[in-house]
Amino acid sequence: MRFILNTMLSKEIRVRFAPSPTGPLHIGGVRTALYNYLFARKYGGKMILRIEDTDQNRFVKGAEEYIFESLSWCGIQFDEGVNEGGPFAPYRQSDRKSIYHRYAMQLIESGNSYYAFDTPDELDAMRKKLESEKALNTSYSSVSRLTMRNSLTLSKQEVDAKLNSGANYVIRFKTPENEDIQFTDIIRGEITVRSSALDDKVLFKSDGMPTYHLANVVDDYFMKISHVIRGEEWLPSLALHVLLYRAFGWGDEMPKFAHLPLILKPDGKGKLSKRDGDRLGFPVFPIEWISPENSEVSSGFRESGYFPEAFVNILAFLGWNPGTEQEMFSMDGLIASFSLERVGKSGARFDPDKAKWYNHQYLIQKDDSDLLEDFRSILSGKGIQETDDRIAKIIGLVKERSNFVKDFWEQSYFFFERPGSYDSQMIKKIWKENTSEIMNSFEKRLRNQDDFDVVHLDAMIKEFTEEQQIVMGQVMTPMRLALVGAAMGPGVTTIMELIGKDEVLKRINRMLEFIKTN
RNA sequence: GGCCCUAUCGUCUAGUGGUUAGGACACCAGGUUUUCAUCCUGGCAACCGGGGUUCGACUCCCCGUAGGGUCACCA
Repeated sequence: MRFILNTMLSKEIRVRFAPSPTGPLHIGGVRTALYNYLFARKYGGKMILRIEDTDQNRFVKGAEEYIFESLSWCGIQFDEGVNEGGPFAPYRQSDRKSIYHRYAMQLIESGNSYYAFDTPDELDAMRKKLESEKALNTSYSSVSRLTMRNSLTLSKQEVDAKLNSGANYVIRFKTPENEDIQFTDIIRGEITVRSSALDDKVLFKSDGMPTYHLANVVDDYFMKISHVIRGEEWLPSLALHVLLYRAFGWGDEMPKFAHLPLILKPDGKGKLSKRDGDRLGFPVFPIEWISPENSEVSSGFRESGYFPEAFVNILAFLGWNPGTEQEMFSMDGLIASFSLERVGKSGARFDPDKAKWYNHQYLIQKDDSDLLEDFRSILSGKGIQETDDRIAKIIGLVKERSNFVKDFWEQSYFFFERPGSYDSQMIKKIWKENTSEIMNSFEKRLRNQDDFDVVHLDAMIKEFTEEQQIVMGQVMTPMRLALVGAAMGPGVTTIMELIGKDEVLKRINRMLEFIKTN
């Protein structure tokens, strides 16, 4: 027991989220960040944000800021990172440029990598040739490298001459020829890959920057990352990464790996993309993104009206579940319950309906006063000014029939303005030949009604229907039509109380006029 | 195509050799609500196929099939 405790304590949990600032962060990326965060918090570890911007060509202005803002909106916080600083700064790979060359060189010296001088055309020709020969491995590999221009085939003099003349070169990993590479993934278990299936990946590019593979391994090692939790798309390169750790002599300190399943599109095949969101009408990004290149807008969950806590809850359940029947989880609840062992192996389709349901749950459990500001700004946009008290009251009446704050208006417009039209289906159904007569006498009766609140109105209407020998519906339904214009909304007397006697009388007469002239 | 991963209701999933295969979303029906929504009750609906292993497989193994990922001087 003591031993177990010690080994657990001996290595601090340190995880990182390492996005590339090439555009908006897809919800799959946000979920990866979330799982890392939950894992770190659960075990009292550190959460690190590292920016992987080793591809200068793909740099997109504003993408970094977008990432910060998105994660911050979700409530995902970092202990170390580009903004937070930390003992292993800098945390932006472009600022760590000088480190990588050194380790690429170390690999050359140890015989684990080599210089290659092939031009893109030559690489292309090689691939075509191998394909035409129906070769098993058509890539730059342990067999094809011997036919190419590199420090394995060229003499030392030739190589030095090229290097000194400033010729373009890359550094490639010298993949072992025939070796079974075995490793463990926390989510998937034991995996074995034959090294002959691998290619000699470029580790260091001719522009002086490392590729992902090199930078990632070097940084994770020096930043003392204990667990690499990332998307499944990285699984195929895990064998290479394992080989790299070993080549550096860091095999014993290699982090543990967990590859998360992908988020799939709601219908059809494949992983979720921006196009699916546009096509099916739901966001695929946490917050709105406007492309600096073509001004194209990608809608965000935030702008669509999702609460961050709902969004986080939705994301957490896409691939993970607590094993109980509880579905509503706050961030703290998630931290307490989360474990990588309960992350599923298969891809999860995003379900927009369930996402709405989640938001609805959060909406109805919020206090009316917490929703007030959001709704007031919608009302202000329509030129409507109201007291806090009245807005809160109306919110209380309509939130159960809404999924988002933005739904409030269409559920409550009749509190602020007269109905713009009357549901013709409903008129046909409920407006009998004596209805206008009933409404006329009800209108007269209403004029003498001084206590205009639900309790008194209910009593009055009951009395009225008894007098007239009619049923409730014969006055309530036409009243609803007059007040709302449709078969929806809170109780009729509740609406009456809130809009007041004068307005109620006006709406009744307007309705009667409409019936007469149509 | 090579390599790797995956496979329970339409969707998200529980399930770790013996269960009437459970829950949630969606859908349908009934009830409550004078309406709509909420809510309550009920219903529909699943172990990809074939072989093994076993007294017994959704569960373990193998082979198919299907889906996904990946094969860049991108991450």
